Amino acid sequence: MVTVKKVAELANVSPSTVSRVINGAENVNPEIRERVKKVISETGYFPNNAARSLVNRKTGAIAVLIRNLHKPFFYDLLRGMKDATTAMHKCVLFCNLSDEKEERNKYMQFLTNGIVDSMILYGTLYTDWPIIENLSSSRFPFILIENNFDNSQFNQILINNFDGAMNAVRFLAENGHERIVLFMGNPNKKVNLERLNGYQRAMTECGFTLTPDNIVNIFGDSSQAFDAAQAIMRMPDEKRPTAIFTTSDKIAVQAIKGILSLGFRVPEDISVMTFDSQSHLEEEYKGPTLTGIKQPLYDVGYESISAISDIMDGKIKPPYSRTYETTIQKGETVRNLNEG
Amino acid sequence: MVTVKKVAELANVSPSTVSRVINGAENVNPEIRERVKKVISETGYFPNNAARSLVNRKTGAIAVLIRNLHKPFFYDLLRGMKDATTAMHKCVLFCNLSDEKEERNKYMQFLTNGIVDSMILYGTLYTDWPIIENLSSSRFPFILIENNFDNSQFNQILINNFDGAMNAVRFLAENGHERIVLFMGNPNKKVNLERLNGYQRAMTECGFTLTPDNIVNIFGDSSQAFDAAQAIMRMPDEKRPTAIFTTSDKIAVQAIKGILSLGFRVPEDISVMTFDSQSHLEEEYKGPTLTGIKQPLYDVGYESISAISDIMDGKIKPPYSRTYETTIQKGETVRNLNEG
DNA sequence: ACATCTTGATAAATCGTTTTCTTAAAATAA
DNA sequence: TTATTTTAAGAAAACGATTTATCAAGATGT
Repeated sequence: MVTVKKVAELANVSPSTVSRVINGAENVNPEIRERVKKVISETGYFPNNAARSLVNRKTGAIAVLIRNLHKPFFYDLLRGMKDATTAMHKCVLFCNLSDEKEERNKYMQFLTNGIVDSMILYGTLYTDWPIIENLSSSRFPFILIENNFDNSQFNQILINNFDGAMNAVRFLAENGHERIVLFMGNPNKKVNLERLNGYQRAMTECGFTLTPDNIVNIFGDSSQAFDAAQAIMRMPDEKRPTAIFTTSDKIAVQAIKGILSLGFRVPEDISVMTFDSQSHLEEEYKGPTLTGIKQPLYDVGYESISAISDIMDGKIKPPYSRTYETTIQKGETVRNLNEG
Repeated sequence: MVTVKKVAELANVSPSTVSRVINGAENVNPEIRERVKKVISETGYFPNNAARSLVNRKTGAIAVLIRNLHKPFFYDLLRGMKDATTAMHKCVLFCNLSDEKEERNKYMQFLTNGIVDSMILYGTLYTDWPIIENLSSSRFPFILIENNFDNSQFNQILINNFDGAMNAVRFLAENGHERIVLFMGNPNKKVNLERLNGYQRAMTECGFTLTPDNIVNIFGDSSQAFDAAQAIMRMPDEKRPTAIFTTSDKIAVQAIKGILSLGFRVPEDISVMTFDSQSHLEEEYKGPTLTGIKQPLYDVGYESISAISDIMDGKIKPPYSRTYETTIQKGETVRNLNEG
């Protein structure tokens, strides 16, 4: 293996000088600098990261931790991160955050002890608290994206789920809908609670009736939405909601399948609006393109890399927090009741 | 920061003893071992990877390098890798292989110098040769999945594209098709050439006519397949092929869109068979579910992690090579001409 | 009772860098 | 010319682990 020592030897200088050349220090004779550079390129020398990281406690690398990294849901997020990575010339390592506690801890310890010097964590759950606590108390720099905690101390990138949900209801209202039910996913995820709150606020703001019946819990498997949607379609016309708002694509897709299975049509017989709007990623879904609230995941991904870089460079001083707004993505699943 | 030195101090032993306890050496008094362990857990000590990697030139981590990691195509591959990772208790880092040469080299140097000690590379192209050459000559352990080289020296996992393509043609033949054209993708990818060869072999084996017209080049954007399919549908009935075999889903989807755009139907008017069969991942595709050749990507992903681990542990001695067979996935795009 | 062999622990060297401390030489000031 | 400052390079000490060589004490054999 070619080391700094060997390079020094070949160039007839001391290791310190080689190091200075590599790190671009000022005080080195141009002639010697060239000689060293030549030897470096001839030998194909590259400094060992372990040694480097050991002495200056920096690697320059960033770890991105995501639970179920393989899911197509992360397409845009990863794409954004990828583009930022090349733009910022950073080394980014993508890691799958395991559900197994033991595994997860080992992974974190591995990464934080000499591999990377900052982290981005997507969608941390309540159960991830020990990890966050650990990072935080050891002053390891990190950014959370859509986390489950309420702590303004942390660097975080958020999505305005509350306003997003409100806008969904308002959009339905503009299209003449008043009887709108919510298909609500896992309440252990903060994002779902925020969407619930937004829904409730908008409903009262619009002056629509809001009873417990308006909220259908889909807390387990998303296939519950199939049955729940069927139940709704079996209601008498005058009582039946004219629109369903769901907290996720998975739920929306199941709901639509339930509706279609009884011979009803979307949006002719009932409208469906979703949060996420990436239905093309749902396997085997052939129904109408979903209308829904779209999260700017590409931007979020890009910004996360950019922000953590800036934090590391001292250009941003923590705590850093940024909230992204959602947009409405028009598909084919919402009927305008005002027209004919 | 709590180091081995501090732990030693607190436990009233030497650093060497602490090291022995951590690495489970035999010759240490049970009483002292417990004392050290207690201090370790109390202080939350974790050995520094950089230091460790420096001295024993091992990190135990594996890097997975994929071009365009974010693409949903890798869903099953990553899922397999993920499951293997937890099963084998390994640290796996997923990396996006940049198209930019500079970027890519930096990345490789970073990873190979103290971060990971083995690698899995998916779908390396001819242009990646310098990377492979480099790894190979420095004896860095790696496995290639579906690479573009013909070198039995390398550890590799392959998919039997040749037989897969043959089986596709045979399947079409069984369903009464004789006039089968191939929509052939980028010839710079070895997999496509293999599929082409399999197609040709099966065609002659079946005794079907095989003229240059039978092979339609879709070398640029897959949207070329749209026009090509239209051209085929405009042919007179007696000359028109009864089936199209495509080397990828992207091409198949575009071809079907072209067919449908002229008012024809699939598979009533023409059959389509694909290689990959993950059409659900194609954005905005609402056509019939594709019939095609399915690659066992989950298994390949799982095996890759397992194999590189075994290689590192000396359980497998290089060069290691394994070829996976494909299966036929029946969808709705192939019509049986023998029936009615 | 003396020599030999185990055990269990330590001291010190090492891994490949960076950086601080020195020092010799060159440049400037008096 | 001599004294002082600046500059460029080398020597040596970290960084945090592991490991080899070393050594003392206790166990065993004669």
